[in-house]
Amino acid sequence: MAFQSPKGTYDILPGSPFLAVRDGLLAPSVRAGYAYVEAPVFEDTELFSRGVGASTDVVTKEMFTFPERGLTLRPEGTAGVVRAVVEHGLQRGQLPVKLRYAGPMFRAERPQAGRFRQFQQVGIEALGVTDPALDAEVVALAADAFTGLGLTGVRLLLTSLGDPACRPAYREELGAFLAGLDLDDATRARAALNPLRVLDDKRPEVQALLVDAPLMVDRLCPQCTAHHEGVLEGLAALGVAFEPAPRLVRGLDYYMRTTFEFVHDGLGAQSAVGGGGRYDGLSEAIGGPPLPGIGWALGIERTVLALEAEGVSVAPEAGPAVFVVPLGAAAKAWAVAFVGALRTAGVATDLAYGDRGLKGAMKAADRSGARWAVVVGDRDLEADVAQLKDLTSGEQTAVPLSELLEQLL
RNA sequence: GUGGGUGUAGCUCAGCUGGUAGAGCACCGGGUUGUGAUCCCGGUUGUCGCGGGUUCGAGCCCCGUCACUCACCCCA
Repeated sequence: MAFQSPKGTYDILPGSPFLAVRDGLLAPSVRAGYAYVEAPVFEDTELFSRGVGASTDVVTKEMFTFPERGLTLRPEGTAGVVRAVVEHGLQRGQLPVKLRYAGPMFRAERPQAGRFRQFQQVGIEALGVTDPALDAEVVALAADAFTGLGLTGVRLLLTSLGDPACRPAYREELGAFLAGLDLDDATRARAALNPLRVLDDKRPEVQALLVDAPLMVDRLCPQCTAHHEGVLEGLAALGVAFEPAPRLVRGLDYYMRTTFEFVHDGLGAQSAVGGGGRYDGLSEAIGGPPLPGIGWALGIERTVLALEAEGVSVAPEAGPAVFVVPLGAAAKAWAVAFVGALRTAGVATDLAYGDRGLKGAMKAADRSGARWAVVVGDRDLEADVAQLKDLTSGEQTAVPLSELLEQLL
């Protein structure tokens, strides 16, 4: 074969659960009033370096950038949505602004199980208010997204990352603590860049050194504490279970206060199926007005992996309800017109194309999943009837052509 | 960017100490001059990833290369 899809990309082919999973993940948010938006797939590079954080891995080594144009394929969805909100002044209307989106994201990473260079996410954002009850709603909608698809093994990790009032002091305290540890050079460099990120190091020997590390949740300012407690109350009211995750750190710099991640243990090394949090400073970081916000993004590919791991099947796309099998030239001409009429009337219909034998055509009818087969030969047309066969029971009756359409509605 | 694994039919794979390719599924046709999902019979599909080397002979051994894959890192 001459070409193949580029590294880290894949084709969605017939039979894929992609559409059902994408729409299923967003269904609870639709019911909660989150309106659909779609921002461009590429934006000014600076939107991401300023929004996501210039020191993050996502920005420093994973972006697909067109330097000569100053544009970058979006590595995540939030920055673009917030940019669109600010650009169009949506925050001047009724608050909160509740939005949902879906689409491809791009990161130039080495592919791996559940990790692609072009991957698909769905997401929601709620902007304009800091009410902790809204945080709880947002988190609950992600939890519902997974359970609504039939998943039972998704765990919610949740914490508070503090805010500009309390995080700088904590960050300094943690930095001082880390400076007293015997760490390798790479980890030390990370500590200098963002000490918080050292906390979720996977290596057991590093975790052992961190048992006595100070935790953000113990250093929250009164406002952050009150907000966090409000979120926990809201989650309790909504019946959403979670695991406190005081060491949870996310790779995007804009998160503050409520921060969470959804993980699944059946995916291989990449266990996160979704994540999000509050990003009250993001709008200002990209030159907008003060505009608090909270949101999440869920990975479609990883959700599919989770469904496979749990053995949960997703309903495939519906096929035709009626399959028409013509025998002979006159019948073929009649069938083409009849299929058109059925479709116009709103009935999903397909036709045996290609002049194959009756046996092959019936096989095609069976595979289409249609409930009804309409078999018409020239001798039926002479009698003004068609054979209507119930493919479930196998029963077949001759129906006058004048009554056929009505019977199939 | 760094490591490990794997490349044989559309898919999943077998192929003995080197002797010039196979199964299942899928697909197509027939068994039934007008009836599917079962059953029976038959058939199509391969530069054995690519290049070089060793050998009388390479799918198998050696070298290189590319691709895929898993993991580190990071994240959805």
